[in-house]
Order: sequence, then structure tokens, then C-alpha cells
Amino acid sequence: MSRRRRSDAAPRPFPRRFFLQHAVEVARGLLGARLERDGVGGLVGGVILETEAYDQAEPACHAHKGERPRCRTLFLAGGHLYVYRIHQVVCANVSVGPAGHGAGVLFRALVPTHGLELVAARRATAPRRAWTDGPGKLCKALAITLEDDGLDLVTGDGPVRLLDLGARVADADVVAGPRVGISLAVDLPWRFQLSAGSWPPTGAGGA
DNA sequence: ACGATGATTGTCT
DNA sequence: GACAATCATCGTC
Repeated sequence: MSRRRRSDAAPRPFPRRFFLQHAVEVARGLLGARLERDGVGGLVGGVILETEAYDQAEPACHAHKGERPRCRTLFLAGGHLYVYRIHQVVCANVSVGPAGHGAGVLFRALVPTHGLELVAARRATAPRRAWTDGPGKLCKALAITLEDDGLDLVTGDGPVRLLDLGARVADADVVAGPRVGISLAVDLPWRFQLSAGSWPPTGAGGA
């Protein structure tokens, strides 16, 4: 029997080496992957639609000025969950690069695929289309909190998981642009999104 | 110890 | 599209 294509394989965590690439490559590569959390009430998860890359070499990154208590997780080996608080909200990243290098990829948006009832409850005041279309919103929907900071996403045995679904994402379906909500390094096109209509890949999502 | 700042969100026009 | 809310973090006094 021939070797299975990756797209036919069961979802599995990304290997450590995936997170040792540059943040831009990881941000691009995480589009179409699944982020999920197993918490009180059940599993909630979805497919990642939008990411942003950050690296200590550029001033918009929390790690740019060196290791601080808040951003210490960015300096862990690639594949660790970095959760931080901003404006009364928490946002989640995955650390990138070898230990000692401060870089990460921010999860900006996803489409919920699991635990829709829990998402509806946790995002009750928002319309369905705004459930998980921002970094703080998706954390609230998945119930990711500051206590999840530092979790290793490579082992796959924690409450938060980042899974490779094997979906083939064509370059033509990826839009790159400037990052949102920053005032420094605004010229870098380090924001990546799946273009409208490219998910789900089976084409059932048209208007 | 004090003040400026922010990888956002929700609300109003 | 514009703007305020709101408080931990970080830099400075």
C-alpha cells in the first residue's frame, strides 16, 4: 500500500523543528492548522485563518528590548504558548526559534469547528461572525488564560493543542500585509491571512 | 513610587 | 471610521 498523503493522516502536533524556522515561515505555515483547548465543559477549537510574525530583531516585538518577566516565554524553545494581557484582554502566541531567541507568532483569527455551543456561550454578547475574529476574542472563545502561558504545544498532551491538519494551503490563497495595532515596524508585511473563500477547502462556505 | 503606554474590543456616528 | 475604557507592565525619578 502506498504511503498516505499528509492530508489523509490524523491531526498531529507540529514537530519541534517546525518552530525553529523564522517566525514569518511559521506564521505562514500555521494557516489552516487547528488550535484547540480542552477545558471545563469540553473541547473548543478551530482552523487558524490569520497570524502575525514577531521577531526580536524588529521593534514591534515584545522581545525586542530583551527578556522581561512578561515576555519570557518568547525566549523558550519554539513551540511554547505565550499568553499575555493587553487592554483587559489576553492574546496568544506560539514561541519560535531556538531557546534564547525571542520570537513568536500571534494567533489573530480562526473559524470555530469544535465546541460551537461553548463558543456561543463565552461570546454571547457578540454576533456569530465576530466570535473569533480577533486575538482577544479567540482566546476568550477557547478559554485560553494567563495560566496557559508556557505550555509546550509540541508534546500534544496539554490542554492546549496546535495540530497539523495536513491541509494544502496554496500561496495564492494567502494574503500578506502589514500587522495590526502596532506603531513600530509598520512597513513589514508580516500579517498572513487565508483569503476569503479558501476555507473550508471543500468549498461549502460560499455565500 | 509615579506616569506613559499598549500585538484590543465594543460602542457610537 | 473614530474613540474611550481600563490596568498591568515597564521605564524613569
